[in-house]
Amino acid sequence: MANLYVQVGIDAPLFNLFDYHWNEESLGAPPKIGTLVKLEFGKKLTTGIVLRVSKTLSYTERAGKKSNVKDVLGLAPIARVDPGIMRLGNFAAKYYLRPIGEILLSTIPNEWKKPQLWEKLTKQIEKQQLKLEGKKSSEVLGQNYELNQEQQQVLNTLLDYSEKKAYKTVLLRGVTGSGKTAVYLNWLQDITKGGDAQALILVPEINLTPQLEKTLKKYFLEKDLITLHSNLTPLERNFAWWRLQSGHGKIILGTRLSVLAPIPKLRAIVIDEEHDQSYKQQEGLRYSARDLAIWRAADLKIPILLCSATPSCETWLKVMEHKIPLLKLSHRAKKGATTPQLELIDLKNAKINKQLDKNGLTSQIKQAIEKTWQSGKQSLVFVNRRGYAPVLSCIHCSWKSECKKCSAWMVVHKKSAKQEDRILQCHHCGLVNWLPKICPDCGNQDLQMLGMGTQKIEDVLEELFPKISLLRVDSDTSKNKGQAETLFAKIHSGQAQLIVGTQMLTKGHDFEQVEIVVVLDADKSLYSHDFRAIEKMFSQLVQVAGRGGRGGGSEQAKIYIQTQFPEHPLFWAIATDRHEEFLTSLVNERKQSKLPPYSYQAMIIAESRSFEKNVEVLQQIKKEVMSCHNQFAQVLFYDAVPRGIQKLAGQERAQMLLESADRQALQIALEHCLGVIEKVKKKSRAIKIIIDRDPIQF
DNA sequence: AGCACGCCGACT
DNA sequence: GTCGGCGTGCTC
Repeated sequence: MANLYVQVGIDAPLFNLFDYHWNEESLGAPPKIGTLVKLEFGKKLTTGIVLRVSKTLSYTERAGKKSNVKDVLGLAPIARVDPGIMRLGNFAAKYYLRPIGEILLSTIPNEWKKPQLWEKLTKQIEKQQLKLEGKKSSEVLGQNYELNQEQQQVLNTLLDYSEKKAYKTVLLRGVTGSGKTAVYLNWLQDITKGGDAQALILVPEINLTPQLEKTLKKYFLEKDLITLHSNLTPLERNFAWWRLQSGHGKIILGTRLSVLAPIPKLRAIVIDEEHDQSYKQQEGLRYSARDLAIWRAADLKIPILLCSATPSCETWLKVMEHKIPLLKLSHRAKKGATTPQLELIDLKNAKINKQLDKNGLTSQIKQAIEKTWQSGKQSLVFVNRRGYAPVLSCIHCSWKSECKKCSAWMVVHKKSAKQEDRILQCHHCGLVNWLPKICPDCGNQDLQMLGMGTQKIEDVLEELFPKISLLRVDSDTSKNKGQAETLFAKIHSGQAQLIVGTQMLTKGHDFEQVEIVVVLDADKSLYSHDFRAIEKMFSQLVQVAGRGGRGGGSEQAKIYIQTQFPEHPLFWAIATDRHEEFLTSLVNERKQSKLPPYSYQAMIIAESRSFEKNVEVLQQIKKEVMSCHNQFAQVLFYDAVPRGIQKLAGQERAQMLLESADRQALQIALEHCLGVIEKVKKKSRAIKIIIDRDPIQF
């Protein structure tokens, strides 16, 4: 028999494929593209993916070196990667400039990638499957849930789209509490009823998504649901993955990594909170799950629904250009639920009128909290900073609590109620120090804590309102599994009357008893260097505001924002409920300044011990790429500059932005950059170079 | 990425 | 004298 070779991709940042010999007799099957195989790679046993099949070796052995082509050792007990995922992977590899093997293997759970474990896993999984099948499906599927007229209309339109069985991106803009979820669950129920059609729901990294999961179980049988997120135990993850690749499940609910999951009969995709920045992976493979999902839908010719109360500028531009239809839910679904009214508190006036206390709280806010408590309702105070105080500083010299490893301040944290039990913590690298009693520079004892985090606000409010039961919700109080659940349960039951928290509070929870929402630090986004800061703050404010007035109580729900700039259009938009106009104005500003979505960006990031070296390498990339190809006039190469946080965990970081109105021109420029980067990497491994396409972090 | 090989500093 | 740091090279 003639020799047969396969070229496989490996789960490593290596762009070349590797030749292996395919012994059809011992493997018992002919090679197919997408087959997952057991290999020895270097000294390690690992899983590779067959990407090409040929009768000859593709790589030329170097003279004098003996042939070292190894045999494929076996077939994985996992289904072959289907052609749809293959196309998606190829696109992602090209667009994000990463090796295809790394992309295709990145979604497979680590344990499934270890051939040594295959036997053990298969046994485990069979047991799990029996357990699942044995479960009595006692759940009665209430013929979905009642929809109001507006919801029903949107549903009808969606059904029209899905019946056409064609690609279609649709935006559903629903005000908070308008029942978007009910609409799309009804839609998916229709699409998946009977037959074997499947649907994917992508959600941001909401803590565990318990609420949505609970709701899903009212619409679908448990055996038809597959959930994928980072909080699963290895067994849960391995089982969920196995069910997916073997074609189980009607509804797949997952976070961004699910966009690459094998779903052979995928017929519709929903992206909940489409604007959410957590769809963009910030490390490793830096892809946008939203963008890939849209690509996947287009490729599979299926509808994709984007949901948000505050769509991203990227999506909103498509609506403005009539490229995608806009469906609206403008009313809160619950009877009697009110849209919260905005009360802006002008901090400048408050200061003049001496209504501002030493902690920066105005009398108006304190009165509102008191009044809300007396009426038996809850107040929610939103601060976007965890810890006690953002920085410690010496009054006499200029010492500040800077992290040794990062260019960032270490944050004062309380470890317990005791005054002396405090630490300094870096939120970027995690470094922890005891709080110094005296200034490390001048020895003075007058150290001052500047600014307020959630812990400080908690203390202040506790002192002001000793009778009100208070709860703090931030990532420090909900580190462990289940802790967040407990906290949220306390809010739902009314056990907590005053809640202080970070944006964790803004996501996906219906708090029926919340009457007022207070936002203390909205201003810092108004003078941020991040051009998306306003957009982000807008969506956060709409989200927090949406927490109030859901229950349909008698009083008008209110949102209080303390600000130095009450005249800012952002607040005007929220106060007058002109969300769409505001989005349009944001998009138009982007047009004026030629920013995304009117231009495409990519960031090249260099990390090493030496900042100068980073800049040097970036400038070298720029110089080489620009000199060898003068057609890059359409691509703007900015100069290398320090990254937002220049030093992180001891590594110096520099970045260089590439920008173009022409996506294709940027693509070609980046491919040339990648060539130089690979060359540089070979020379020195002390420097790490990353390409971040469509960056959102600067 | 992971792993081996290889050459210089502080330890039993 | 050795253990172990991480610089460099390679993986079909």
